[in-house]
Amino acid sequence: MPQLPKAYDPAAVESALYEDWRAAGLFHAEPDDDGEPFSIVIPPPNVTGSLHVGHALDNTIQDVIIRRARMQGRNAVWIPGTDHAGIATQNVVEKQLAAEGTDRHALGREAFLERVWEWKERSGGQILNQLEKLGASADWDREVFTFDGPRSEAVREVFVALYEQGLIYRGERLINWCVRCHTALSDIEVEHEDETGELARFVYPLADPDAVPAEVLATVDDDAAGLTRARSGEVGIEVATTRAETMLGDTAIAVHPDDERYAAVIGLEVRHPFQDRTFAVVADDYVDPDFGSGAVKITPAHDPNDLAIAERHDLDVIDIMDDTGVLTEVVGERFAGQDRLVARGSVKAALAEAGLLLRVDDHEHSIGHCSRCHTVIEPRLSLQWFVAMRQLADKAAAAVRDGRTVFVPASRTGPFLEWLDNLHDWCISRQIWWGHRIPAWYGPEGEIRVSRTDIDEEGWTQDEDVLDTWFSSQLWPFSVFGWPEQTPELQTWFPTSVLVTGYDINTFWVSRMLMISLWFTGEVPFHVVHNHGLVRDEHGKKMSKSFGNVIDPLDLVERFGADATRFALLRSAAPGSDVPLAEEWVEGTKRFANKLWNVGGFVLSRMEESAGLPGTEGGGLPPFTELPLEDRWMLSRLHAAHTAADVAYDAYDWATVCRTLFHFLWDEMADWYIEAVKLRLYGDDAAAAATARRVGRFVLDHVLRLLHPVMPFVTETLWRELTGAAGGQDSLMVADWPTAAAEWHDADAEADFAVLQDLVTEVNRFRSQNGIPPSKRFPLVVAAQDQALLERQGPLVASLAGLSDVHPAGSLEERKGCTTIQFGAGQAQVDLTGLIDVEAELARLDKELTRTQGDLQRVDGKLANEGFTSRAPAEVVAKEREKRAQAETTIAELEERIAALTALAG
RNA sequence: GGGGCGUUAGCUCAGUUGGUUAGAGCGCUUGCUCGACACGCAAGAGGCCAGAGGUUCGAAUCCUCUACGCCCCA
Repeated sequence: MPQLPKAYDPAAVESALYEDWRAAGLFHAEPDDDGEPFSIVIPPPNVTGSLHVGHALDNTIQDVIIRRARMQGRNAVWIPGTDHAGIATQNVVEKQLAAEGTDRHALGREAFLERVWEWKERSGGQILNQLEKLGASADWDREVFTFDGPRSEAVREVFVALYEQGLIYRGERLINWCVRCHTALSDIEVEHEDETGELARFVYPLADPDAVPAEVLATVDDDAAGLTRARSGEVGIEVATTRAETMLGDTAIAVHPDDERYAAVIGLEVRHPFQDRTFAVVADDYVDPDFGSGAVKITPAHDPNDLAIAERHDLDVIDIMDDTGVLTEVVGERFAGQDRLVARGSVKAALAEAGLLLRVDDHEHSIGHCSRCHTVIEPRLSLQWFVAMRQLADKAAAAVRDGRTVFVPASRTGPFLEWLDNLHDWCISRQIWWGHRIPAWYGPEGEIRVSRTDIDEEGWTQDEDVLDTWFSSQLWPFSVFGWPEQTPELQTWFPTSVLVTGYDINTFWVSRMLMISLWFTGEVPFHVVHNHGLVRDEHGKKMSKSFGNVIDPLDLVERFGADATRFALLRSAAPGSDVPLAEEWVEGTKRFANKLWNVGGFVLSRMEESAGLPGTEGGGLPPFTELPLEDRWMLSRLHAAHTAADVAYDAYDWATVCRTLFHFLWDEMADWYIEAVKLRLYGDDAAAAATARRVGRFVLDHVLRLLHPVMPFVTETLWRELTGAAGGQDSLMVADWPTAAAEWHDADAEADFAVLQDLVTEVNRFRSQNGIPPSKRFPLVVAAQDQALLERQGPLVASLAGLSDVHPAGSLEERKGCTTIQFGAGQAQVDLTGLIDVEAELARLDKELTRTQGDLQRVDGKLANEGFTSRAPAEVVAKEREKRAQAETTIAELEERIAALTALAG
């Protein structure tokens, strides 16, 4: 008789089990393995990353999916790998250099890159090792890196091909510039946040007031008029800005063409107060006449809308800052050399000094920040490489619209398409060194050559910039399989089956994979995008270091075990919503693992395999119809749980998978079945006991399989004990996904067992309300609607309810000193003598009477409603009538009993 | 400003196509060393289903508006 330790100790089994799986090659797949191909590629975490709870959720889900697919006999592979994370990784190494008192420029490009590679080999990618602690069954033999050789080949191929097709171009465009990272960023690497800034209003004086018609000048003090007199005494046009320093690059004022206030000043020149130049007032419909003064200063080099206006009106474009955000000499001696944020203050001061500043108000507006370092982004005109997105996006949108790729939950589809339909060209060049260098060379005459092979010719130099990391990770679903080589892996596992990510990177990454994959392979990269929510704290707050509510998944694994951690994450992961998590909830799921452990322990120690049971070939079950009620009930419930779990698994509805299996194991199998089966196990009918053991072991085996994807360690440990599996290849991890036989569904068994459950529950309540200890046994006389059922199952009820005896009776006759317990399908009579205090029992009956009277009233209300009886479906009305009759009987009985008991007490 | 999602027990969430007395986990109260489990067992308290209106015999569920919260985009 195997004896498990009383409590499940995850630490004692997890690492050994994981090593056993790995050593047996169970994580590894080959293209020519048996089974229909099934593949997942990991969303590659940054090499700089360490495992946070979001990764834990994302990878647990992938592991659940891949483990189940494996058990279902698919040729399943899960490709792990990391992302070289250009800016983030370069930041890490640059910080180290700074600490050493040097920088990358002192080191030079080549030495710097060596240094980064060294760092990557030594401390990069630890996150993948951390995934092992969670039980991730990725194919570690196939680990790839976005910056390794084959992946770099793929990047170059794609860049050159897109260039040749005219979809990659170099041009001067307004881009988002991070002055700390010294690089351009794409639109989606900018995070907008609402902040309170300042709106400064000032006046651009007219260059030549004499050119203005006198009647216009005369209206200057009228608030409704377009002109404003500054404190300096000068007359001009009022403008407003949140970035005062940009006025140093202003090259126009724009007003709406229909704005009568300004009609007379269109075409006039204003004077720049700090620079020796003038510029014009132009008319453009873009201007909102109701915002501010209705006149807008135009800084084409530093604002996208202004640039558009500049292009329409052929305005000058003046870039006022350098790569670090410091103003250059073009702004004039007074402000040159100041950081743009410093200059904001000094420009305002200078305007005030010049008597041109009108006022400064607080202003709520949205400000872009670098998603890597949170520095305020500067829009800036700059020469960069771009991908023209329209054609690519249209293909992707078509694939989503016609369902070649579906989103789960489907509610993510709309926003995704909306984004695809409105996206701008993608800036892909980055002014850093760690990344795929742009394969473009510039010749002595300024010619450009984009080439698959390096150009090593006199006078030709390669572009200094590298590509956005997303440019390489967009190739991930096929580059991991060796594309552009037509490898067996690519042919077998591409397109991949499902991509699992948070919805927050649908735009960054999912969209680009879809676009580029369709463009180059003609296939969608994945058939399903499963979007889970973001992990938050127990109050739905984002986890952040500064807020101090971060939960470390490795700490959870250490304290509660990998299974409990996985289960806690998954049970909160309802489709379409974020995932709240608290440490104490993980403690709760650890209790579930322990419950499973003890259910297993019971089966193993009390339900040992019995040889030679008739009718059970191959370890199967005795014929279903010959099984006793509790076995049929258990199998029927197993069938229901299995079906519900399968549906939920297929729907990526992890919360329902968890809820269903939790409920089955704990509330049905442990609380009822195991208790019910004890009667046979400890009784003297050897054949009945043998059947119980066989069924019990069968049910445990089945539920361990269903739970394995979610809780791999505890299920595998128990399964090996149960089946005697040796481990290695002989493992639950690769056992067959179970099937539930349709014949197990048995509504009669469920209805009959429900009667017994109800009776047992009512006896328990009676006990509890009267303070009768569980150890106190007493006999019960039962009159049930189905008397035969009670005759058959009397001993089972006695066993479950801790009764000394159960006597079925046709009807109950009133006996002195007795009381009646009402249950759904009948009544039971208890002799109170020496058992309880009559007062307490009277109180109990009174409570029940009140409750039943309430029921009756509610039903009467319904039935009295003409509309209800005439319009509601007949069966609904009949049900209410029946309920009414039932309640009336019950009330009469209760009143009778109360009277009898009162007489007894009196 | 445009769009989307949400509001159910103290907390976090379920609640299928409208149909008994709205459920679970955690927390709380009470009792319990009954041959798996005190990481447990049994019982219990706790809800005007955000608010208002509408549709319907009947609404947590369908419709409209309001309030509050969150997210994405500009």
